[in-house]
This record gives sequence, structure tokens and C-alpha cells, in this order.
Amino acid sequence: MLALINQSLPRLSRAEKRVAQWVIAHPRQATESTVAEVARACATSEPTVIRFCRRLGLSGFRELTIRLTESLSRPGSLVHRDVSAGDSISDATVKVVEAAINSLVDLRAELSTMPFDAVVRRMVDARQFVFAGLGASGHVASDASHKFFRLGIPCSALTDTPSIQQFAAIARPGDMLFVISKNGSAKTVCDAAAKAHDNGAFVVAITDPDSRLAQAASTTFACDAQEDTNIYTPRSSRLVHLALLDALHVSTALALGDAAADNLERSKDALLV
Amino acid sequence: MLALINQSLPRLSRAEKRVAQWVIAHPRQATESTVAEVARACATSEPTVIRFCRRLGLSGFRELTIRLTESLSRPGSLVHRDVSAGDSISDATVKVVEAAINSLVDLRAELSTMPFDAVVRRMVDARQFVFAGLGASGHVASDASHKFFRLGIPCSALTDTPSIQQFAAIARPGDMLFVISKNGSAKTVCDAAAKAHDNGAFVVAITDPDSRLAQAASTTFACDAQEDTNIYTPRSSRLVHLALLDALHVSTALALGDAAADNLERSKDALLV
DNA sequence: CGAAGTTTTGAAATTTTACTACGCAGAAAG
DNA sequence: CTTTCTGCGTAGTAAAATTTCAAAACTTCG
Repeated sequence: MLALINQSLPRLSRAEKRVAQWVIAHPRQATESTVAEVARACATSEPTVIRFCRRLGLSGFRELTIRLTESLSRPGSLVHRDVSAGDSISDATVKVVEAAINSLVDLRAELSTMPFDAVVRRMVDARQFVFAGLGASGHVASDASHKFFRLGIPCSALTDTPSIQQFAAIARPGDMLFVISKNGSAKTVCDAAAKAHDNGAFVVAITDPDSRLAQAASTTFACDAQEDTNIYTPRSSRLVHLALLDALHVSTALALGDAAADNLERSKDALLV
Repeated sequence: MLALINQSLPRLSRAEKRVAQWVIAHPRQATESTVAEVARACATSEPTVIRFCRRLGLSGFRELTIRLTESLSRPGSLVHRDVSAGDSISDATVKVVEAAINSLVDLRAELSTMPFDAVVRRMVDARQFVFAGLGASGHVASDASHKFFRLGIPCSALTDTPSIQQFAAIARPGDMLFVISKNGSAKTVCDAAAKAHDNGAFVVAITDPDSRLAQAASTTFACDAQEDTNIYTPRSSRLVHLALLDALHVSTALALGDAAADNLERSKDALLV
């Protein structure tokens, strides 16, 4: 529907173009508005809005709202459109969630190129897992630690620079350090990863493949950090990292076999009082 | 939507039931009809049709048609494939990520029924935001706090029962309490939500709509907690909650206008050393 | 059974909304 | 400089949605 409007843009008159552009910019809002509201938003009159609908081949305004809601509830309607200051709340929420979906779809496409097998093979024999991240990635690290410990292998989360540095200094073979970072540029974290690697720990980076951190790590799960030029675009990278760690968690549980499954079962039962 | 109508059938009066059954039988036709036409088809009067809409929690007939066209053009439920013990690692990772994508697609479909406008309207004048959650939801609460404080409004995260209870005791009008929970059944948390509400705070629940917590809250963002019968299925609810809070964050930033945009800009710049 | 109260219901009035008729203004053609 | 034509908005109209209100139907309890 939005494509149809775009395509018939040249055929419209000046005032009608304004209506078309507003509808494209605020489609969700358009479905909830009345003719008068749309006319006001476009600084034009009601008949122009009606004429715009007719020019599209529709019977009137009511059909426009129906056609719009139809095409909006199909996935991918707002793909790659950033939130802008003039957006209505309902438009913005859809854009944010679709951006998150797109990130995960991208992740899915990249899964086959990621070193799950190699990492899982080391994890089943590991002495401990340590998850490190700063800022938003710190919450991802905490979440991961909270999830992996149920496999029965010792886990901890490090969410500040000194802790990470200290762990790097005492790391030893059998330890696995997972470093989570959006763009992998923090120098102290890179140095710590290198140090832990030197000490014989296996360092897994979950970050941008071109970053310094990726160089320092033993292996890398490549998550491209797409530049968010827009202040309203939230960082979907957190969601990608979480989903990636979920996948790693399940993979490890499968590799560990019955013992891990039993632990998961029992930890789940513990919550049902 | 049709499921919602079916589910609320018992609560309707005789004449309203006729309307409900006709809508379920002729959903497509209902979207193109007027109130008068529906009333005639059901051998009842126009007010009854309106009352039927209201009983469903909708604002009126117009919203019924919008919700109906939405759910009619929604793609059929995606196949949910669980991870099983015999899966290869690459199969498992794809399934996990696809499950996450499905959760977010479901969220997207539900967005239009969520009270973003009402909540955002209160948020712009709030004195502080408090995010509460236990276990995995605690990490979501921390993440949310870490994200919302950049808007320039005081934020905190409470991730254990005593803290939540204490806050509920001192909550006052102007405070907003966001309670995040997968199934919303923890008694202490429900009691705390009710207490905070009594004290005049606005309590927003992000949980299962049928839970006790949802009853206790001022308003609810409904996230169905689908039973994960499978131990290998991770809880995608975390991702849904995070994405939902992202959407709320962006919506609030838009509503706050330039001041919030400026804060976001400056907090982003602060990271570029 | 029957009176008092509650709920359910539709006719009519009211308001809101989509749409139309008409005429003015500015550009293009003569 | 007039005429004609296209695009646009004012004002009006028809229709649709919603509210009001009173009657009917059903409960409840003596």
C-alpha cells in the first residue's frame, strides 16, 4: 500500500502530494485519524484528502484506513526506516520492534559462519565460564552468567574494568572468558582479553569482527555493529548478543548431554513452589 | 482478536452474544460494514453493537474494524519447532534464534493494543522511574534503568524482594513503578505492586495479562507467557520485555521533545573519547 | 406469586464524520 | 487582456457513530 502511494506520487497535485507524504511518514497514525485530522496535519482541506484517496483508486477515506491497516500488519512494512522526531508513538513502537526483528533475522543468516562447534567443544571441558562486559553489555554478561550456571559449571559476570583486568591476570587454561562488546574498541578490555589469552584461557569475543577486541580473542562471534546515526534508534545489539548467548547455551546443554538436561530440569522445578 | 471475542463470549448479554457470533462468522464482512448493517444482520439495534465493542475493551466500532482487519491480514502462526536432544548444534542455534524472532513478531502484532499513549503521558511528568524484576527479569530491569536515566529523569532498578517491598512502602504520587515478570505470580511482588498503587504511584506491569500482578497494576503491557514445556527452549520473554522497553523508551523520548533528545545526544557523545 | 430493584434493550436525539456542490484563484491558451 | 481550465478550499449535506433515556425483561427476595 505504501509502495502504491509512493509509485503514484508523480501523478498527484501539489496539495495531494503533501497528503501522500504525510501518510507515508505516519502510516499507523493515519489509520487512527479522521479526515479532518489528516487535513489539518497536511495544512490542507478535507476534500483534498478525499480526492487523494480517489486518485489512488480507492472508494474513499474509509477504504484507505482499511487498506493501510492491512498492509501495516504484514511484516516488513516499515523496514529500514528510522524513528524521527515527528513520528507518532504508535509508528515509533512498530519501527523499534521491527528494527529488533531485523537484527535477529540478520543474526540468523550469519549463524552458519559462527564457530559454535569449536567453542562448544571447549566449553564441555571448561573449569569455569566468565562473562565480561561494560555498560549495556554488562547486563548481557550478567544475564548470561545467570543462565549458564544452571548447566552445573561455575560462572561469574564481570561488569567493570578493574574486575576484568584482575580476572585476566589470574586466568589459566581451562577458563573461558566471554567478552561482550558492541564495537570492541575499549582499550582496557582488549588488553585484558589479550592478557587472559596469554595466560592460557580461551577468550571468546562477541563483538564487531573488525575490532581490536576480535584480534585479541581466541575466537570471535561476529556481530556487525551497524552505526546508529539516529539518537532515537535503540541499540538492538543487546538483543542480538542475548539471542546469540541463548543459542550457545542450548548448544552447550545438548553437548553436555543428560547431566546438563538434568540440571536444567531441576533448576526449573525449583521455581515451582 | 477473534480469540479475544470468543474468550469474552460468556461475559456478554444475549443480544451482544448474537453480535459476537455474527462477527466471528463473518469477520471480513464485518470490517466493511457500518454499525447499522451489523445491527440489522444481528436483528438488534445499533447501541447494542456499540456496547459490544466497549465490552471488548475497545473505544468504539471504528476500533473494532481496525483490530479486525489487523488480525485478518496477520500471517498465519509460524511453526514453532522445539529443540530436541538429538538436534545438531547448527539446527539448535537456528531454532533458538527463530524462536526469538517469532516472539518479537508476536510482540509487534500486539503493539497496537498496548497502552503506550496513556503510559507515556504519565511518564513525561513523572518524578522518578523505578524498574523492578526478579531473576532474569532483574537484568531486564537493570537494563531499562540504565537506558531510561539518559532521558534526564531519575531512575533506579530493584532486583530483589526486600528492596521492592521497601520501595512500595515509600512510593508516592508522581513515582512510576515498572514491574517486569514473566508470569506475574510471585506473591510478594504482587503485594508490593498493590501497595505502591495504594500509595498513589502509577504501577505499570509488563507481564502475562491473566496474572495476579496484572490485576494489581494500574495498567498492563500484556506479554503472553507461552509455556515452555521444553527444557532446551530458552525464555524469549526477556527479549520481548527488552524490546518493549526499548519501544517505550523511544516513545517517551519523542514525547519529552528537545530536552530529551539533547540528553540522549550528549550521553552518546560522552562515550566518544 | 408479586413488588422492588437491576439489567438489558432499542427508539429517538445528538454529535461526529465522510463526502459533495459550488465558486474562487491562478495558470495556460487564445 | 480575455477566456478557459485545473486545483483548491469554504460551506453545506448526507450518513454514520455515539449518547440519552425510558420501557421491557429478568432477578431477587419477602
